[in-house]
Amino acid sequence: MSESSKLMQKPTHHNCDTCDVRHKAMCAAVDAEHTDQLRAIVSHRDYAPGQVIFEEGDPADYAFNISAGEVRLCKLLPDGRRQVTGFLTPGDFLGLIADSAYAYGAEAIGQVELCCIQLSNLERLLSDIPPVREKLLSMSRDELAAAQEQMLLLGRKTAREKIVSFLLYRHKHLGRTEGDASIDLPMSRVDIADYLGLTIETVSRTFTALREEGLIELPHPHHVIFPNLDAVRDAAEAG
Amino acid sequence: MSESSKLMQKPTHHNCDTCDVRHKAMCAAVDAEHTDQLRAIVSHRDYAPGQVIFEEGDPADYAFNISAGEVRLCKLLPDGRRQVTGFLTPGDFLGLIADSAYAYGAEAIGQVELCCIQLSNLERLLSDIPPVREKLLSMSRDELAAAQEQMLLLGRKTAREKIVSFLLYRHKHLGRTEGDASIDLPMSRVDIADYLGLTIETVSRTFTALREEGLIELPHPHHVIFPNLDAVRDAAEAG
DNA sequence: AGCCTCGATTGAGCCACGTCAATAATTTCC
DNA sequence: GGAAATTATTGACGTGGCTCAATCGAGGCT
Repeated sequence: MSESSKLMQKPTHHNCDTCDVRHKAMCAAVDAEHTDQLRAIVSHRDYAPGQVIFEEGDPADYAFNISAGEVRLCKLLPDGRRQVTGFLTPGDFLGLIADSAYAYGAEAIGQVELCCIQLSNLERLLSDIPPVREKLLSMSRDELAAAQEQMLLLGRKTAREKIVSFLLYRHKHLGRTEGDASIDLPMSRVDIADYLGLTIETVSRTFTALREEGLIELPHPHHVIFPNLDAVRDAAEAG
Repeated sequence: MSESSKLMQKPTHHNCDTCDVRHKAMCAAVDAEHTDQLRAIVSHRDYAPGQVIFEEGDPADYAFNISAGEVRLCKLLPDGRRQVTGFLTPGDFLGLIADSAYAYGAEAIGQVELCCIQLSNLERLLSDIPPVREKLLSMSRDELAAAQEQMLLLGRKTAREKIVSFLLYRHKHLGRTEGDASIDLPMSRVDIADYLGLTIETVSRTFTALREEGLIELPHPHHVIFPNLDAVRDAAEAG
């Protein structure tokens, strides 16, 4: 919505050699021999907070890797109801297509840097470098498993369980350092609500309830501290 | 639960040459030249209604193609709550793994015939025959798109919209013949409820409401007729 | 046919979460 | 730093779908 076109910071990931998600991303499967081929076909783009990367149904020409920042994937109903189907973080692959159109919309949450590759070039890369297609297949397997897990959450968990599962997932997969029992939540309450199939009010109330029970601390709406991680884990799947 | 080990009908799909889902399944991408290789590594199994094919977390050694019948995929919470993450029909691929274990459980709904292939053999097939891996990649893309659509349904649709969307999906993808405005629902109300994130009572009440409005006819709990398909489509995404 | 079992339907009441509305906190922008 | 805009929290109340419980109906078995 708000264009917020402030001066962008100097991008630091616009080079395969210095890219610090290289080990996580699809590119990890590109061996030294093919690095030049990769460098030749990727380009880079920056996105401001809230900016639309592509919309559901747009003709798909590019696929992306997240270099920096976080992206939300959205699906909409005609009347405006929204489901956030995932949050992507650096190293994640972006660009699922169905019938040569994007199957969901994608929007930058904060500042985002993407590594872009034309689909025709990606296909060539896939046939040229077997490890790359293996990596991509394994990534889409993981994505599918995560989607199934999210269906379980959406269909069968209570609001409290949804929030706790979400927080634990973030901690497990995005925890900054080992032993740091805290996480950042760069997305808004609306995003969290639309991801968990709740309203912002229920999200907010649940955060407050967890804080009052001592399960979490909320020094800031976008930062959560776990004083006792095991207690949180117990709350995840038990009434 | 009930073993129902009655005499099985003579299987009719235990042969690649006479297999009538050949054109839909992964095998469609196997050219004439490799058909012998395929035949050599597939085996077949029959399952009785309700029989477990594998459970979530089982060590994964085989992948499957559905030759006949319908399969439900299930995920469970520790306290028994269940989410059905999908219904698979003839031609569908079965055997998503995460960390060499099945990511969900699979159970036969009615009589089911599966075409089985060891994962090690499947991998060889994938590297030997490029069209097969392409087909598999495109199938998992479709599966992922369907999962996203299901998240939208689970997170944001009303009970009524869920049922109508479900019925229309079945009609679109499994309609028997062109112009036949009716569908079969081989699964129980419990399965439907666990698929849509509802209870059996709500499923039943919603069917009754749709019948009373004239949107559907229910000559039998497992058969639905649409007197006016367009009216049903209107109901899918509008209050 | 008659009994039994299991699945589906229907009813009555309740509650978790949604809605609507006001306030508080945080960020943005000058 | 301060005003305005945006986002988050809190409160009061309503409701869609869940729970608990009874009834109905379709097969299967003898």
